Amino acid sequence: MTSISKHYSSLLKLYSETRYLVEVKKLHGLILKTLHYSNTLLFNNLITSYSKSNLPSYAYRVFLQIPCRNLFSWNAVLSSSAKSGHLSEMYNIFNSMPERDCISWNSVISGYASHGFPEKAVDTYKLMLRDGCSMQNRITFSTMLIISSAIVSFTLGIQVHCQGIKHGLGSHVFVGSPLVGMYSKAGLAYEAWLAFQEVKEKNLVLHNTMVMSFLRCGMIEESKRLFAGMRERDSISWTTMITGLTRNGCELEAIGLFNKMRYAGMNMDQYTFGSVLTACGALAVLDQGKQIHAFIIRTLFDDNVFVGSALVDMYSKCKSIRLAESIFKRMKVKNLVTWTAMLVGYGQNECYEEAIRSFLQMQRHGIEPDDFTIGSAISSCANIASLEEGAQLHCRTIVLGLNSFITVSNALVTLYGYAQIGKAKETIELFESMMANSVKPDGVTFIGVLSACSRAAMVEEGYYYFNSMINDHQIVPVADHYTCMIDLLSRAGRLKEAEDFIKKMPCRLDAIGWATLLSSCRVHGNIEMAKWAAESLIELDPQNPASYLLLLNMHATNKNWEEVAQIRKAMRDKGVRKEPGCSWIKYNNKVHIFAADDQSHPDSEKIYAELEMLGLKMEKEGYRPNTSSVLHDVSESEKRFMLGHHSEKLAIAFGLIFLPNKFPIRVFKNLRVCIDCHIATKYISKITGREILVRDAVRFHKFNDGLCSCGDFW
DNA sequence: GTAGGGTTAG
Repeated sequence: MTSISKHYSSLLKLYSETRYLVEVKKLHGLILKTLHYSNTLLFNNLITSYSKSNLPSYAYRVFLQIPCRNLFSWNAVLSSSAKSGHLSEMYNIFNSMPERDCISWNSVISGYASHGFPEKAVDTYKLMLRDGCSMQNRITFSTMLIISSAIVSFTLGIQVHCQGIKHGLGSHVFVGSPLVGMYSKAGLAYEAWLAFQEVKEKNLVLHNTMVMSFLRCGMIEESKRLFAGMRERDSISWTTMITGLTRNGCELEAIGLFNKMRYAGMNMDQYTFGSVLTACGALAVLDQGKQIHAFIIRTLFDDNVFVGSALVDMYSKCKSIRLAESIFKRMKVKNLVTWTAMLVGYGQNECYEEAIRSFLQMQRHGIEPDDFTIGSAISSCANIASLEEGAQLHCRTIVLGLNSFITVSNALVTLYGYAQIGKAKETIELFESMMANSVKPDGVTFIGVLSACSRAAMVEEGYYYFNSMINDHQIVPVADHYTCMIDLLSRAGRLKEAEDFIKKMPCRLDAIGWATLLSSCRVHGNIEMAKWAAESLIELDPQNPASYLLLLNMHATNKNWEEVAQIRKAMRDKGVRKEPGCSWIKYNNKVHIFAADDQSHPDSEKIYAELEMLGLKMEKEGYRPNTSSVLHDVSESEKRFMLGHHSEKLAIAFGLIFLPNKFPIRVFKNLRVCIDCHIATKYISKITGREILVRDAVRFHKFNDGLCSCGDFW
């Protein structure tokens, strides 16, 4: 009899470890038949087996079948409910126990802690101190120290450490390791080091903890030295180095270590792969990433949700959004991070509609967003000026209680700042309500606020917020803020002030800033300053055709054909080529691309007919072609003909024909929209009553009822 | 036999 039960015990252990569920159940049946309810040990083993196999209800049923329960039986079923997160069941079992030992208490504490109730874990610990102080052991201390660092409570951490010292376990590794971790998570590298040295019998785990702690605190050299001097290293030691180096911006070294591991044939897991893929993404090294991906497929780890998410992220950052998408679609298990990686990836690759769509899909799959995810989704709305969808997400953030996170606030300020000229007031209100709710603004917040001021020509307010950012919030302005200020001043026609501002700036104005100034020089007809801006722009970025074209455009407007010819020559000499202009529109999951005068589209005839008809209606409304943006010295009628078939007009006409009435028409263009197309689109939006959005290389224009959100400035 | 220390992603 004893030998049979020993045999059964070891079989149970084996089956549950190899997740051989069917066999566990068969044994269960056999035990019930043959052993006549007499062997408590075997029943206890069964509980553990079911618990390990993630079947807490089976474990509980076995517990009920035991005629003669002992403390082990209770502890086994208690731990089963604690591990599986059935916390009220756990609580009931714990309360019904005839006696409790240290293991019982520890189970409940870790049950609460690992299922999102650290406060309850702490309460239980306090009860444990009162009811059975002598019971605490090294596992209690280690669990409690981990909780202390998770809820960032030093008071608790130190109390627990003192208790550990009282029990003669103050310098035990089980206490020392989490203590080191706790200090380093709080950024206290020296205290972590002291706790490390305090431990007499140091082991591998403690060393790994210390290496990680150095890396967490940015002490790269120290971590390398400790790692190099370690007597033994396991795959966690190596992975720790890879993770930490990547976090500290030493991605190349991290990839180097990974390759060493690989050639040494070491064990690797999801942590290793996840970290090294992050490194590849940060460096945008697609080839390296693909090689590692191929290797991961051979290890069968590509099924893992962590690794899959890291792959999606890596491919997105390498600008291979379709590869990222195919990984994402094939993943069987997706969590919040997976979805977010995909959503952010779409945004990084300028697929804003897809980003928004995947956000909605994610919610339909029952996954609740956090501040990071919903912030990214709102940014995507901002990027295509989709104010309505953005505003709906704004409501969601309020319902979910996420609206006070800085990620969300910034996205909202951007949304209302960029979306529409009339929304400046809302942006400022939003900003002020952030202040009232003591949400701390950062540099990004002010970019949104300053853009809003600039769009609404609120120059004084812009000055006020710029100064307040520096003086009240101690934020050092960067190039983007200066660009906003230049935008603000030059839009309002205060070119002299803009010039003074540029001369007083501590850093150089960036290319976007110069381009902004150049644009407003064009609008306000200040050719002298335009030259200054254009020359600075060309100096900054001699190969960018945009700078030449802006100046060329201006001279063409003033009919300085000689200057135009000179600029063209300069471009030829320097090998700068104008990127051919094209516009595209998405319809039925397909992208329809148009070039100027393009007749290659299958529906070309319909499109040209539509334009013809629109042209007649527009002229009736008062539209006259603005030929100033034709940069060639040709006859007026030729100019008119060239203008009429610009790529954005073709794309808009396509949208008018094919997109359902209630949908806004979203057109994208690789270059800037020309003046004539801008005027024409305003008329089209008025005649057709459609909302038309044109996202050009620099900003977007939202046309509605004859007006454009850019306020005719771009 | 039951609780159990170290490394992950957006």
